[in-house]
Amino acid sequence: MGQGVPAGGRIVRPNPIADDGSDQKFCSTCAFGAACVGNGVDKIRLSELHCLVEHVGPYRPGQSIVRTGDRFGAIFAVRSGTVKTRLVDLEGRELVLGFHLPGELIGLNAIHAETYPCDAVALDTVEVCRFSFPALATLATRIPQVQQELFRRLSKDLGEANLRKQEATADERLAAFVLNLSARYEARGFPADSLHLAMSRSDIANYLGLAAETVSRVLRRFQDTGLLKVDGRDVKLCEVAALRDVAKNLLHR
Amino acid sequence: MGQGVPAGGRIVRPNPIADDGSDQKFCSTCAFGAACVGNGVDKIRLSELHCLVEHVGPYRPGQSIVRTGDRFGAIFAVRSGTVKTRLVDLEGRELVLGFHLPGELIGLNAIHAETYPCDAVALDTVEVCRFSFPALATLATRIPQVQQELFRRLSKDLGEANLRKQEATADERLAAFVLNLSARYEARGFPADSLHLAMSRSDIANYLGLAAETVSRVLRRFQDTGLLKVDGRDVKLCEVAALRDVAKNLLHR
DNA sequence: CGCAATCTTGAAAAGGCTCAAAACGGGTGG
DNA sequence: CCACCCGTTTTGAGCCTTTTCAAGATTGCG
Repeated sequence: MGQGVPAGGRIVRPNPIADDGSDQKFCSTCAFGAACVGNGVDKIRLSELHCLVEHVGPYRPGQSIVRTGDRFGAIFAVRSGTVKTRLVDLEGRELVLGFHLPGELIGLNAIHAETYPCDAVALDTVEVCRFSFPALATLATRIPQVQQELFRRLSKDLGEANLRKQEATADERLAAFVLNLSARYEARGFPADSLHLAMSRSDIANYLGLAAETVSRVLRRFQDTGLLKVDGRDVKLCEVAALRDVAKNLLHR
Repeated sequence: MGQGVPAGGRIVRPNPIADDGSDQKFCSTCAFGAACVGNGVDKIRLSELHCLVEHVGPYRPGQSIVRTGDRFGAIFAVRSGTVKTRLVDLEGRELVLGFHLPGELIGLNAIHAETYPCDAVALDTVEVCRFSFPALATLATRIPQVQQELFRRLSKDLGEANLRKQEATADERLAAFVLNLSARYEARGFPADSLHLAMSRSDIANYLGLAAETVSRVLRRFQDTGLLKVDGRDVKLCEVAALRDVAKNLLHR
């Protein structure tokens, strides 16, 4: 556990709320600890991060982790399950911004307005780590690696958000989507060729800027041509090379 | 000018290269100084920023400020002119990521890979401020407001990048584009109802995910219906309320 | 077992793209 | 000063991918 340590005239103290009495649940034992906090921070200092993390959940499918307009106070790392971020406009139409797997962060886009600009909704059973942002920012001034890791995460998300705007056919989008999910699961130690979609067809469609019917049709065609094996929300990648070829315009840039 | 000041065991010294001998060109006299470095940093500490800024340019139309793959070492603030960021894929097709007006930052998306992920090209005569990123990051650990401002900028860009993915008709896109440019110019003290486009129709089209012909046609129609007065690259906003109405699905969310 | 939500499938409509060509505008050189 | 040339912009017409609308099939769950 971290002790109170002087930091630019401030004192960072262990957060009794965060320290929920179950040390073994902390990130050192979390399957996604490394992915979550990055590799730049050495083990000893990592314990200081633990002092400001708070485990929250489980959330049930459909429950909100944050809501649009909520006051920004923390960023969240997904521990388990899948989280959808989305906007709902005045007419009730939804815009799906992204899907977040374990180890990925939510709330970085809220720093600016000091208000969450979108909902974060659990798609299945979800547990998260809550990082108080003021505390994290203070820690970042003391530990350059923490600052750097935050900059890096923001920068990475920014770059990826920018890339998502390129126009492409429905086939390209779906192939890239499946490959992207596969790669993200694989990076977390799950099999790369077999994945379960936590989100509905219409969520996928909305995220990719397509109609739900189109998603259905393309998936069907991918199955007919042997690229995928689709069984409801279970997807098996059969011809990864061929998928990559379909998605090539969206991948190597 | 800033003196060397201890900072977490490091010394930050005035950068002789940055201090190009023309104090009056520094941001305190720069028209966009306030917009550029933000309002969180008080005047005295702002002088420390000056020690690590370097004025670069002018660049002529078509010249690159950074190229894809260049080693990341600095972020840039546009001082004058308009900068286009873009990707060029293997087949030579261009993808326009954004346009940057004076006061806006370039290069934040390069922190992650430590390599610029896109080209930044001058559309007209462009001058920029160069901020060494390592120096800026070090300063950020000493001055929380600088850190906060960087987080905020990244967060803002991230949020805006996410919004740009929503699908919309050509009319909605164009109307929103013109209104967005207008608002950005206005925030910098330029007239809001009369603007000059530094970019070509095909750049606009590419940025908005449309064909150049479509941009031309929609602009024509906007002119015919009295929303705009278009003369080449000079655009006059005649019916702002009506434009807002056309773009409403892309604005208030 | 039956309802409700999700997913699939088919046929028709539409918005924007492609291709092609003409108009325009701004430099350059005679 | 004018003719010419190049790149950009505009305009037209047909086409194509995806959407929409409308049913029907599945699935999960009370």
